[in-house]
Amino acid sequence: MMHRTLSNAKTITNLIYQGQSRQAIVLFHQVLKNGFKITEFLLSAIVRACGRVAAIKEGKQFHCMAIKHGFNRDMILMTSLLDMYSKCNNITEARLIFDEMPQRDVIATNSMISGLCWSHLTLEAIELFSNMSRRDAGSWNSLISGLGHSSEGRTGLVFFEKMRLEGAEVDVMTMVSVLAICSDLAALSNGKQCHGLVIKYGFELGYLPVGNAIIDMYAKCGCMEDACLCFKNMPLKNVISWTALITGYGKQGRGLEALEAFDTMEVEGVAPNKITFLGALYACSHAGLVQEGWRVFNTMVHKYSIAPMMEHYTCMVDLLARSKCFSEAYKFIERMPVKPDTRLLTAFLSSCCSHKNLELARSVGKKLLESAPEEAGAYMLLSNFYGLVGDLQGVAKVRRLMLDRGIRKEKACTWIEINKTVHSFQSGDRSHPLSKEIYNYLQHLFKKLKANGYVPDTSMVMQNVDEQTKEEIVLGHSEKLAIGLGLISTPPGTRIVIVKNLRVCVDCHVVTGLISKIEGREIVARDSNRFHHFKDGLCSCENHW
DNA sequence: AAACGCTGGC
Repeated sequence: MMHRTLSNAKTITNLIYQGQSRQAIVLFHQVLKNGFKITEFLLSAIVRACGRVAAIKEGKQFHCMAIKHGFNRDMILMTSLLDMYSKCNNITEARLIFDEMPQRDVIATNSMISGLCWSHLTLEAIELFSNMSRRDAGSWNSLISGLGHSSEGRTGLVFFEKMRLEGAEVDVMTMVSVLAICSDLAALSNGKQCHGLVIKYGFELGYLPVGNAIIDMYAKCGCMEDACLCFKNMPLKNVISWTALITGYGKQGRGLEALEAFDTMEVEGVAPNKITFLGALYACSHAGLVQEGWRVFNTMVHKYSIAPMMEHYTCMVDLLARSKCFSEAYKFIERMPVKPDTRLLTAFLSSCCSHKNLELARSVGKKLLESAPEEAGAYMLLSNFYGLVGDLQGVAKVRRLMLDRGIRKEKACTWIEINKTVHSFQSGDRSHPLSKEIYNYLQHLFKKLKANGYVPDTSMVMQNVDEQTKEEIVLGHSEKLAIGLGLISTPPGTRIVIVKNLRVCVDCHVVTGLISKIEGREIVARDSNRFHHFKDGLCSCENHW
């Protein structure tokens, strides 16, 4: 009996160690029925496994068990439980455990900080962090990376600066977290500084995540050549390194190079996974490579026996519909073994609208409405569609639905870095010191463009106002304001780089192209989907958004 | 013997 107990415990911990959390939980339940003796050690391990796979129901059972066995004064087990709850999105219960712990050490507090950030309670996280009497590298890292995951990367960078000023020990995990924030923000100068620090500390060898984060940072800042160089210099690469490279090429619209990298990866014996395939498929989609996309999809299913996720289906529909293969896309959806979700329908509708396939758009739009999407983007698209076909009642209906369902549009925001200072703009923003000059420039530009046949596309304006006001709204879009600032505050001929949190708008896309020609400037715009390189009036995306 | 913070896709 004693022997069996020991070997069962060993099997369970081995399963957890190998990342087989589900199987470990199942086995744990089985051995419990055989009068298995529970220890706080094993309970802690299994609770951690629950957190990994978000098994809140099982996690709660183990919490009860812990109380029944009188383990509730065990700090380590309680830390596992609070961490499990926060990973299962139950921050209230996590906080309750934390507050009721007889004593809390650094690790318990770090875990709480991390949990608070992931629930977007960043002010509480910062407060807890500030009140700590003793902090370790993990405390800083929990806060910095947590801020990054909570869309507060700028604040994360501020804390990184503070960390260095205070002389706190910076480790590999700090660098990986900060680099990930730089990728997110396309903050090239911060990213380069991090790269320098990594070399200075000697972190670049022996720990793959650092090199991977550097590749991704350069790729997401639009510097593919630097990303490539770092990639080539890595003594060891894994599937994540390759995926970062492939995705980077894809987002630049360099689909063929992405596929070339994919082939080389296979030749070098690295097996692609689901995420690699997503990257390769999006690379095809962004470049309009339909045949290649099919090949990639079939390779995934037949050669690697990977079952497609909804995201893969969405990507295929996106690829087909963007290339006007509507009936092929429709057939593809019908043959899917699962029901299309909101995101897939949104992607489909988006292409129907941009190619003005109104009949199909109507039927897809109807399905989309029935699926009650959570994302504001779907409603914006639907509203645009009804506007496009002149169905004002439809527009009103969509707007009412948004109100009823409590869905708010995410605020558009564009930023630009000039001399290491970041200037951020919202739509209609007048808070910038050079605001007057920016608007003056844009108004002049609009006049000039209109005289040459440009007609502002105001179809995306949701407010019920007259055409003149709509044009003013479109003129004040955050992309245009950021570009305007770039133009008036950098020497002629300088390349302009802007970053937007959402997809770039149709009108801004047209106008940016025209500006690039008139002003003789190269303009790079990174939106939430991909890069747009504008030069001489043309965009690298060739309208494959 | 057990606990926190890190890299690739939406």
